[in-house]
Amino acid sequence: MSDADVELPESIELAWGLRERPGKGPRRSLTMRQVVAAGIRVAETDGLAAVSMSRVAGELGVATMSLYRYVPAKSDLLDLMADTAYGDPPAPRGPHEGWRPALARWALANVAAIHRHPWIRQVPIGGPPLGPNQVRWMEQGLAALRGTGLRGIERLSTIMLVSGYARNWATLTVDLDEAAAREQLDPDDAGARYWHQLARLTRHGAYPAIRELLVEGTEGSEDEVFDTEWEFGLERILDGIEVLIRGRTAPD
Amino acid sequence: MSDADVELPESIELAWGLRERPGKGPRRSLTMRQVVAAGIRVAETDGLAAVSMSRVAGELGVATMSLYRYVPAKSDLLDLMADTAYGDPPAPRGPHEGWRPALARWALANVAAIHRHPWIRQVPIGGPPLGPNQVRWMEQGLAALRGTGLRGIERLSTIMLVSGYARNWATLTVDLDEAAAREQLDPDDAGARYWHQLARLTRHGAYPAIRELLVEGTEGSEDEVFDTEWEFGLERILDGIEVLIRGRTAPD
DNA sequence: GCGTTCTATGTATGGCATACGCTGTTCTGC
DNA sequence: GCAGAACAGCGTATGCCATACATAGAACGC
Repeated sequence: MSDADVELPESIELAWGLRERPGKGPRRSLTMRQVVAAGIRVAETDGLAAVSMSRVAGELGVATMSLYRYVPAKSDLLDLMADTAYGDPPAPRGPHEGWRPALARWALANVAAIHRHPWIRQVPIGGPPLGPNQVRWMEQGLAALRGTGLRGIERLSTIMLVSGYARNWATLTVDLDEAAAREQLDPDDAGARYWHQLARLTRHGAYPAIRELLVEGTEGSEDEVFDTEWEFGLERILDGIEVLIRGRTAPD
Repeated sequence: MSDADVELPESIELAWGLRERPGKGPRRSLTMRQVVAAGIRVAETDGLAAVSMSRVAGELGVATMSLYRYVPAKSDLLDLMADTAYGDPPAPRGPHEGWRPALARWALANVAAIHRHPWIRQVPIGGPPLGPNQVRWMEQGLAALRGTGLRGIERLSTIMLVSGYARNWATLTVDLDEAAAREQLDPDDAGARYWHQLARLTRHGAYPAIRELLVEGTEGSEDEVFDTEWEFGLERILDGIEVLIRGRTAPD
């Protein structure tokens, strides 16, 4: 089966620049990149909820329906925005860099991308990665695991595990920060309030494990806790991968 | 600081039944539970996108605006729906059950809940868990880790790591299945098509790690691959936790 | 029996994505 | 140099949506 006749979704062809310009009609007054950039500008300023076709069109000084000459539907615009916002993947694994630091760098870059463009987390995932930047991130993630003895599908599962963790963690922290900001609260105070709320709700009833946790306390500022929690989860995952790799390298 | 005067969000008080009935005016014709149940019915039948206030009201034979006597806003309705749909947490860790099988059961129950009510994954997370079922799930997750030597915050981070993985994985599989169904494709074919699409896009350009993966192939039916991938990620995480616990139990 | 307080609901506001069709521009083929 | 096809931009219309606000009437305390 030849690869040439594999059909690609319209928005993917758009993103990779595989659509030839028609040539016939009047000159286009915009480019797809401009439309995507305008969408990003709106999301950056007022959040993803503010990204409506009419708002983006307004940003470009153009009628709402004109955008549909550049993008098949709003969901495609969002996909293109997300792919663009992820930007370049981190530097590839260096010649003397182990898989573990390389993968840790890749994971942190995932978090940084979402923290840089918090609206990304709200873009609905529309299938496996096919956008140009998504594919380049995938390439760098897989590259970090070359020569580890992991099978292909295991390398794939590994980077999905790591990027999923990064996405979850970034989403969680951004959600909490935004919720605190919405109530004009310090993130630290919001965290403390949560523990008080949980304590009140579990005062009556059988929640021994939660009460044990509350008694023990969760000292430290939110910032410290957040960094520590990120490291904690990442180290657990990397340790787990290392167990497998060691088992592979030194055959039983 | 006393717990008694901690303010709780209105929807949380609603969910825990902490709101006293007013008593004065006309009898209410519905209960909050009925409203939530109607919302779930709609989501179950036609997906979360079909859950509009008017649709839910119609389901109950009531005017749209009547719902706002039972629920402060749509987002609260969605939160309540999700908490209800999660239902009972899995059985608590048995007296002779190790932390690892208990946590694995808990993780799988998370996946099962989302597979049972796929729309749950689309309900925006509105902060840390405070709903009655969410708190009970939290309790069981933490309980699985009692006596492991992990610190309180570590137990918390651990269950967040595991539930995050479960949620990611369940979301991914449901998304892929729904995308395939939308195009009336067999999930296996949709998977195969993805690899062909990726192969075509990476034909030109520097994607050595991806091409290595493609050459090696990803044999096996989607079902097999999915189950294997779930196990793979979970075992990595549990292995990583085990490394830490062993280090704690046997002091250096 | 009366005032208060609550329920249910009708209406209105200000959004939203996008289907469709019209007008006028630009290029191709002759 | 010109006819006609193909296309860009956009006005209009449809059918949604959440929810603010005001009103009418029901149930209760007194």
